[in-house]
Amino acid sequence: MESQKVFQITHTDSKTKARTGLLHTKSGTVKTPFFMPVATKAAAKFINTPQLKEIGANVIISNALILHLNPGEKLIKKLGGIRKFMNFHGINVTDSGGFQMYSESIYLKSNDIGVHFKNPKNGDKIFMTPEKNMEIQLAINSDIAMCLDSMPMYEESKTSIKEAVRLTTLWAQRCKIHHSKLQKLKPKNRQQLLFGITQGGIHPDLREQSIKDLAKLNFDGYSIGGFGLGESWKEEMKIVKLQKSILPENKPIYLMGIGSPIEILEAIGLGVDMFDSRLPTQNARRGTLFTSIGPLKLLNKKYEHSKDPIDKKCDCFVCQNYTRAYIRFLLREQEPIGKELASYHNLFFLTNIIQQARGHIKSNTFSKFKKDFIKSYKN
RNA sequence: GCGAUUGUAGUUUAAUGGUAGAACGUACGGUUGUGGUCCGUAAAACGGGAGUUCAAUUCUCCCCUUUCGCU
Repeated sequence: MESQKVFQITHTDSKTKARTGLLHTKSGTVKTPFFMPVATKAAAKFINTPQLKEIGANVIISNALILHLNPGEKLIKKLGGIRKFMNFHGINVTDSGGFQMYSESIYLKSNDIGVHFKNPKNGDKIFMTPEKNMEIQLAINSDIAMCLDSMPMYEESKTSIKEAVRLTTLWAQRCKIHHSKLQKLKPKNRQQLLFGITQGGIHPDLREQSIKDLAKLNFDGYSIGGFGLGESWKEEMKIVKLQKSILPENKPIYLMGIGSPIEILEAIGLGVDMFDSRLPTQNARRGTLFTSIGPLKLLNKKYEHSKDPIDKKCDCFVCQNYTRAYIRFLLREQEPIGKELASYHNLFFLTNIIQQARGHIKSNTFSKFKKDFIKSYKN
């Protein structure tokens, strides 16, 4: 009953596992599948909130740990929560910051109780527990919170990945209990949603254990974590398929950190509903642009004189108004407006592909759409 | 004209009587729950000539060159 309210499947493709749905949050409803631009520090780099709206990005994800360090959740709460703080009136998701544990500059050590981090700005040592993390995300007042997880590196031994799975599950239980307690008094339609995160690298047995234990906790949705770290996307899809086969159909599934168009379409075909990644914006700033025939390295000399738009088939504001030569010039000159135009295009491209995918799922032509896309998109 | 001074990748520079390093720029590659403008690889230089020396980018001389001063 309760979970039906959070997520409704509106259509399932006749040939694949792809589905369209509606995800209901306290700030509104969004169509799935969708892609979230990352706005770690309450800002999508080089893209402002009206532009996000124009692009069609209805959901963004920021980072609770990073915001905790600066400016602090107290300030965000005082200023009306993340929604008002950054004036983004779509749906706000927060990541716990578990992912940052793999960053050498910030991680110290972890144990059953929590994680020791240091603030690289001033060296302050911080001890983060699942409970504390839930309080931070609630103070930020995002619409969807993520559990604090322990993310192993791709190259770590199976033993240490197994330990990460154990911690992730332990912390997920504590996140769930504390999160429920914190918002007990709020009416159901004002409550923040909470997603669990699975780990286990590319090991099917660890992934299976991880997802089975998490499923018992009845989260609002489930995230597949720990990918985009070096594994091939075929290894990744095998795990996605496995996790999908275990999870209940009526829960939204979020593949964390994945942003390449083909990977996203493959995952949609397996029934994944949500994505986020720094890839579109980071690549844009560094000169790799999405096009319908594959990534375009705009900084290459051959585009110096090109009067073409980034992508001839793209309807975005940038492609309607600017040449490759101009944007290349701006990027080479480190002009911020170049990063802005490039980021705008990449986010539009990805958002648009997924919007098209939704249409094709509804008309049961997703399979052909995906096949055609992959055929012309050369990596 | 005289005196001093300078000359090393495209640019700014380092070191050295025995394999000339770097930064920026250039070319190409990478990039996936972002600490902004990141990371990697490659191509690329001793102003010209003569002499001393086993060996000269390095020492000596001449020419050219840079900059400064004096007539």
